[in-house]
Amino acid sequence: MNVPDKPSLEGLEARWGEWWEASGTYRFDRTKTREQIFSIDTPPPTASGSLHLGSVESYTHTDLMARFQRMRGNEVFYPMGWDDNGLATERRVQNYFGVRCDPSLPHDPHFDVATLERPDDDPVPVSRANFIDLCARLTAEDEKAFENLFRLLGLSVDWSHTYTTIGAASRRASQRGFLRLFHRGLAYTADAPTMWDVDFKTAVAQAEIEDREIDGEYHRVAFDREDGGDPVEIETSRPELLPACVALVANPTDARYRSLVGSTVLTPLFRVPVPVVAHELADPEKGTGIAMICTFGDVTDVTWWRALRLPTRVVVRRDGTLAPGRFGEPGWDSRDAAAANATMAELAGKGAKQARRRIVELLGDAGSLRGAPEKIRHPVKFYENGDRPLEVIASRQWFVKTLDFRDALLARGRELRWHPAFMGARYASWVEGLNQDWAISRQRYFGVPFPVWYPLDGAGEPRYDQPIVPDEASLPVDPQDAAPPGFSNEQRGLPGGFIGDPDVMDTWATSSLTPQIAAGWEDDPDLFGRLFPMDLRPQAHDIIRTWLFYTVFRAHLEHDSVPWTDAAISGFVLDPDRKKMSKSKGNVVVPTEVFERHNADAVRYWAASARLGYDAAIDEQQIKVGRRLAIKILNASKFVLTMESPAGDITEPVDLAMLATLRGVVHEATTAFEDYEHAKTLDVVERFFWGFTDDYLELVKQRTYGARGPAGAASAVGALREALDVLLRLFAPFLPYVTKEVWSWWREGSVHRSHWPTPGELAVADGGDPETYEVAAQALGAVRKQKALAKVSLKVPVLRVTARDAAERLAKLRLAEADLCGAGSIQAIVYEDSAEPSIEVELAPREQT
RNA sequence: GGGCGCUUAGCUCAGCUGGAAGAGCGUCGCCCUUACAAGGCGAAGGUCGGGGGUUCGAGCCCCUCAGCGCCCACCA
Repeated sequence: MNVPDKPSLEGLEARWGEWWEASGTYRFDRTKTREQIFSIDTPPPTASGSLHLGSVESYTHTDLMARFQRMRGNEVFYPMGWDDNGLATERRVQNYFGVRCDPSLPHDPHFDVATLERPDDDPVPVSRANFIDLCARLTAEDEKAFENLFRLLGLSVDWSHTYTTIGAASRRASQRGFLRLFHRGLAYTADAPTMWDVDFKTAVAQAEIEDREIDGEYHRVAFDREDGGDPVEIETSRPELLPACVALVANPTDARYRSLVGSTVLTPLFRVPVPVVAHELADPEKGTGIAMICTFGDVTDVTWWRALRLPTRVVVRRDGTLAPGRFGEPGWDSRDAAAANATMAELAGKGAKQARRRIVELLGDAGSLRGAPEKIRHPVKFYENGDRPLEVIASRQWFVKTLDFRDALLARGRELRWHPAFMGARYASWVEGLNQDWAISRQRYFGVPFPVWYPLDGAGEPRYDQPIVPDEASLPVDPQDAAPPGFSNEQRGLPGGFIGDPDVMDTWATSSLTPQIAAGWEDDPDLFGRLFPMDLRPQAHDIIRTWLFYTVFRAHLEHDSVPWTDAAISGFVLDPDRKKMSKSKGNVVVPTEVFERHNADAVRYWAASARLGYDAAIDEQQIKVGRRLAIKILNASKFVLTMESPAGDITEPVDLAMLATLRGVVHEATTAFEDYEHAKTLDVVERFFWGFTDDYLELVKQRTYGARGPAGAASAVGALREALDVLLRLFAPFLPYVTKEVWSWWREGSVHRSHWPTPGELAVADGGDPETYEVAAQALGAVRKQKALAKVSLKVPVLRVTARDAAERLAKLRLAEADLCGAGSIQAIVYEDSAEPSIEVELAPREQT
């Protein structure tokens, strides 16, 4: 026994953090079988910048389950990954170092970012290889900082099991996964209209798109009819796409336009003859009921373009600016090509906004505008990280067949156990709303390259229909460095030779394989067999449609199974005013600052008191409550463990009653934890604990000092230690530092490797009756209350307590009489049978104090 | 437009299969009590969003309305 005189929370993190690392408390034992293992698909945090307080919350939630499972005797596989692959990192590197990637530059082996000169403050172009080096360098620094924070938080991660999403194992798994989809015909390349971000200059997938309400204007534009009838008026918010107009469309049931269908009209300014067509997607209620179809203004245009087999006239370039006119060329008919091209010259090079402003002026001058523009607010699609609306641009991309699997993926979603259950609905609504195959290629640099080359024909043109892929054994491969099978690098770029696919994969193409990557898919089949499918995917709700969905999708395709059986979905952390935290609002609470002000157990307490699936506000008061609880555990433990412990059994009814009550708490706490209701577990344990210190400790204190002889003391101290032993283990997942500290005073090994309490181990409480504990605590509370109301010290004697209650409850109270009198300085207790329970307290007159 | 969640004390939230309204914080008051004053004890405070209904009995079940938040949607 080694109890300090003045227990304190100071320094616990450092001491036990080091001890856990040195002793390997959380090291995973890979000799265990699948049945003995609880495996967690830890979210790899984005290694760019600083961690969010929401991460602190949700990673704590995961750690609670990890610790609970470990204490239940499961071998917990709890790895850590770093998501350093992707656009977030690229952006951060660009800003941090003031560079931009220019893939046309050769690799500079002597490149040193420290000596970088930045005239005019413009980003300095660097080669792809140098850029990737910078990405790796910056993410390594971030990952170190993240690890330190997570260690401080007390995550019971096995830090020897880490991966990065740009590491060799991740690249190998991503490329292997791609190749297998490719060989099955599930991954295909196509030159097709795709959502495109004009700033990042890359394709984006449906899952990365979000709607934003922005200001716009409806312009009413008149098209002349070729037959000379009244002009046809349409409304558009994007008049700059007029040169890309390929048809007008009305609903086939719309009587106003039925006679026009099949006729030809001329686009204003450009005088391009376009047909009037009919399609049921045209909404008679919108605008004038007839719309222009452009290639491409939005995804509806794509639908119409496909369904109606319309021609293609693209005017928006990949950087978002308009192209010069090509009227007069094949496919670019115009009744006045020279004028059309002159108009285009006014617009060429301008972005959408500027081109819009100019074309409205031109339309006005030409008399084609009807009325004043109508100001509107309307939802427009944006890339989730982007600043300008997405364009729809045709380009060659890799896709994974997704739409064919909608029903199967809905079934997989039902197969999962969702915590909370209603989160399953979000998944389902996403899957039901899928409308495009997954675009997995990105025109970026810091990512996993496609393991693909294309042969060049005699004219040096790539044959995209004949992609060359490597053997799985050669992965990972970078087609920009390596030559494909049957070629040598001298043939790169030459007619008859080859080129490498320049694109990288969507970051989710890698992240969707985190269970496989962490479990050693194909690289370590033995380990994989012990871990996959995993047990738990913890994550936040904002990435259900991306990370969760894609992971389910990949496991379905590759393993014909779910990737895990349970999904635990955390909510968000809001600022103290319940507003979403965001950098632009300046209300972000930085985790490192929180840890400067509060100890780790206290922060965990706050996180643990939030349920899964519901947003929680950052509440420093609640953190302080956690700190108080931790201090209380120290002090109460000190009291329990410094009592002399004479030989003897636990025999006193009050002691047995307390333990019987605790047994019920163990049952309730365990059931809640099994149901992923960690907040409820904490609540019932904490509630019992405060009663334990306020009531039970006070009740038996005199007895522990020997007031009623050695047998009475032995019973009390025995019960106190039994309860403390159980309570420390119940608190261990929540407050790992303080429980470890107390455990070290009197127990061998780690509380975190001890077993989770069971009702069965409290068999000693079999003779106990929880109600005895309850009535005794109530009576003591009544005495305390009267003394507080009388504004006197708790030491003031009580002449008489009159307890009125049902006979059987009074009988139970009698069992605690001696302890009660000692704790309350009560001289006599009178019992009266009554149907109306009450406790009357007669204090001694003041002069007696 | 469709879906989900929420609405209980000033604040943050519990209230399990319907059985006499709860906790913490904040406020106020009291107490140096040999585990704990960077403590402890106690008090005040609620027409459980509105309106119907089922029931002996509704915070909980059903219908309906409203507000807030989120997800999804082909948004010309």
